[in-house]
Amino acid sequence: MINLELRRLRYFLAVAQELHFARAAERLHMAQPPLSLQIRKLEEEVGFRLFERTSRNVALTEAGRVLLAGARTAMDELQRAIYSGQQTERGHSGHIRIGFVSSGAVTFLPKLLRQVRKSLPEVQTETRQYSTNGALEALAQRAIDLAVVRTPLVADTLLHRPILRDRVVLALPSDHPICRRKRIRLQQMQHEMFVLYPPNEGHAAYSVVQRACLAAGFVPSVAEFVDDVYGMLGLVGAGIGVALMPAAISRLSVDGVVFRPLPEVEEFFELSLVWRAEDDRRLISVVVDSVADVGGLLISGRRSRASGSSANQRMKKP
Amino acid sequence: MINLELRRLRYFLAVAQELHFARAAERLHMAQPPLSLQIRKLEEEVGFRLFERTSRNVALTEAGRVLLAGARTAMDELQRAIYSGQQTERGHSGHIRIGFVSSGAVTFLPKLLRQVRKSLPEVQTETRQYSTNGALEALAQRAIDLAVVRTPLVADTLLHRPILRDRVVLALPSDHPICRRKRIRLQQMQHEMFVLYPPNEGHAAYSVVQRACLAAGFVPSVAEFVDDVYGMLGLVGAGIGVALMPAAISRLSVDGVVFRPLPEVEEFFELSLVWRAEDDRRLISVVVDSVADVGGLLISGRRSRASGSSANQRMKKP
DNA sequence: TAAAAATACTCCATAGGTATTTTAT
DNA sequence: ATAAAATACCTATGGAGTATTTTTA
Repeated sequence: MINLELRRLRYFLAVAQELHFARAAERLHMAQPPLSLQIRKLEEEVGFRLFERTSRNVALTEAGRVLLAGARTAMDELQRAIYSGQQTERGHSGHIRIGFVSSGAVTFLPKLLRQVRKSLPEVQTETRQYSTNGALEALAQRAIDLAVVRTPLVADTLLHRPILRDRVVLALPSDHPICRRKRIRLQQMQHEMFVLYPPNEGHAAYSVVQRACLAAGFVPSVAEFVDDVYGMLGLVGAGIGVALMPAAISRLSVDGVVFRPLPEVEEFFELSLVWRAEDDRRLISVVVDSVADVGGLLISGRRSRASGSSANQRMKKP
Repeated sequence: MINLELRRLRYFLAVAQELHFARAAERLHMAQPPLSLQIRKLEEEVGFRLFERTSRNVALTEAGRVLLAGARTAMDELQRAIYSGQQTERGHSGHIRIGFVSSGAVTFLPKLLRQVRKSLPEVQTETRQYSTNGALEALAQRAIDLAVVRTPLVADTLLHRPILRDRVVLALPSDHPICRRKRIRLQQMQHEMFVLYPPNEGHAAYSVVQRACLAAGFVPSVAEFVDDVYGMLGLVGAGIGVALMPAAISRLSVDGVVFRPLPEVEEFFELSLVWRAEDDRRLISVVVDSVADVGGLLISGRRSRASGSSANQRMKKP
C-alpha cells in the first residue's frame, strides 16, 4: 500500500512546474526551506531523485518526469471522483431505471428523458416497458427505480405524483357506420361492446371508463379486458368493440381504427410518477422535482372550443 | 487543486473494506477513535457523508461508493507511477532508439532485441537502419540513442564497445570459374576487381579488407565503393567484382552470389555498440551491460577445423 | 560574488493514544 | 444489555517558519 502524502505530491507538481524552489514556495504560500525539505522527503519515499539541482538550475530527472505524469493523472482522477461523489450526493449523478406503460411512452416519456438529459446531464437513464401492474411489481422488487404509469391504487410502500391528465377519446373500428358523423356523444355508444382496461389491476383507468359511461347513462358491455393500449387498439381495429382511451393515444395511427373526441366527458385518465417510499436517494427526488418543473400538471387533449371541432390538431389525421 | 491527504483516503479504503471502524483501525495499526475522527474530517473535506453509521452497522453511501471507485484507481495509478519511476531510475524502463547497419541486422540485432525484451521488459525499443556513418551522425544529432555499427574511428563525443567479431569470407559471382574449387585462398583473387567498403567513411571495415589483402601479398583493385552489404551483394551478383565480407552475411542467400571461407585470413570485421558520451542515462549503460551479458565478445564464422570444410554450416547452401 | 538551494533550530498544528460517553438494536 | 461509534482530553511527531550556511555558475 502506498505511503505518500498528497501534500508532497502537490509540492512536487509546483516545483516541477516552476523549476525553481523559491518561486514554487511562493506559489504554495510557504517558505523555501520547508519546501526543499518536503521534496527531499518525497525523494526518499519514492526511492529516486526527482530533480537535478544546482544553485543556478533545477531540472526534472528522467524518473521524475515519469512520476510527474503519473501523479498528474492520479490527482486528476481523484479530483474527478470527488466531484462525482458530490454530484451523486446532490442527486445530480447516478443511474436510474425507469419503467413505463405503453401509453406513457407516446406522450410523457420523451419529455421526461429530454428534461433529465438537459438539467441533470450526469444522470444515466435506462427504460423498460411494463403494464401498470408489472411496473409496480418491478418497483417493489427494485428492478426499476421510477415508474410512469396510469395513476395506481396507492400502496403505502410507494409514493406517487400525478404528472399528466389525458382527456377521454373514443376509439372505434373505421368501418363502424357512426364514423360518418362528425360529432359523436358517448351516450350513442351505449349498445356497443367495449374493450376495457382490466378491473382489479391496481390502476384507476378502469374506473375512469366506468364513471364516464355512468355519467352518459349506461354501463358498458364488456367485449374484452386488456392492459395494453396496443392490444386494445388491435382489438378495436379487428372490430371486436370500441374503447375509451387517453387522448394522447390518438397521436398513433393504427389500421382500421379511428378516434373521435368526446368533449362532454368530464373524466380524465391520469399519468403518474411512482417510486419506492423507502428509496431515500436524493437522485429520485431530484428527478421527480425536475419533472415537476417541466410545467406542473399537464393536460393533453384540450376540450374543443367554440367551433366544436376535433379535440386536438393531431386527431384530424385518422 | 485537491487538498486531501492520502492518509485519510487509505483509512477510507480500509473502513470501506471492513465496514467496521474497530476492525479497520486494527488493520491500520491504530486505535478506533482517531480513525473515526479522520473519516469525519475526510467527509468534511469532500463535502458529503461516506458512511451511514449506526452502532450496529456501517454502510457506504451512494456517493461514498463513487468516491471509493475513484480513490482506488487514483491510488493504483500513483502506485504504478512510483514503480515506473523506480524502474526508470534503475534504467529498467524507458524508450531507446537503436540505429544499425545492414550487416548488424542479420546477426546481432535480433539477439540484442531478444535480450532486452527478456531482461528489461519495460524498455521500449525502436530501430532504424543506417549506414555506419549515418548512424553516427544520427547519434550526434540525438535522433538515436544507441548504434550497432562496424567499429568506427572513434570520436571523443562517442563511446563504443566491440560486441562481435566476424571472420572474413569471400563473396563472388556464382558464374566465376574459381567457384568449382573447394578451397580458395585470398591470394588467388589478386587479379580480381573488388567491391569495397568506402574509405574515409569513419569505420574500420575498409582497412580490414586492405590489411587482409596486404597479408596475401597484393593491393585490391577497386571496382566500386559501397557502404551497404545489400548493395555490395547486388554488385557481386551482377558480376561487377568480388568482395570480402563479414561471415555473418553468408547466412543470406542471394541470387548469383556464392560465399567461400578464407581460413587463412587473420583479420576480423568488428561490430560495436556506440552511444553518446554525454548521455548519462542509466538506461543506456544498463542496456549496454545487458548486451555484454549475452556472452561477451562473440565470434561469428568459426575457422574451419581438421576437415578443412566450409567455414560454417549455412555456408554450404549457396 | 551572487543567486539559490541546503542546513540548523524553534514552534505549533494535528495525528494518534487512552478513558469515557452516547447510541441503537 | 451490549457492541460499536462518538466525544474529551492529552501527548508527541513532524511540518512550517526564521536565520544562516553552502554551493556553483
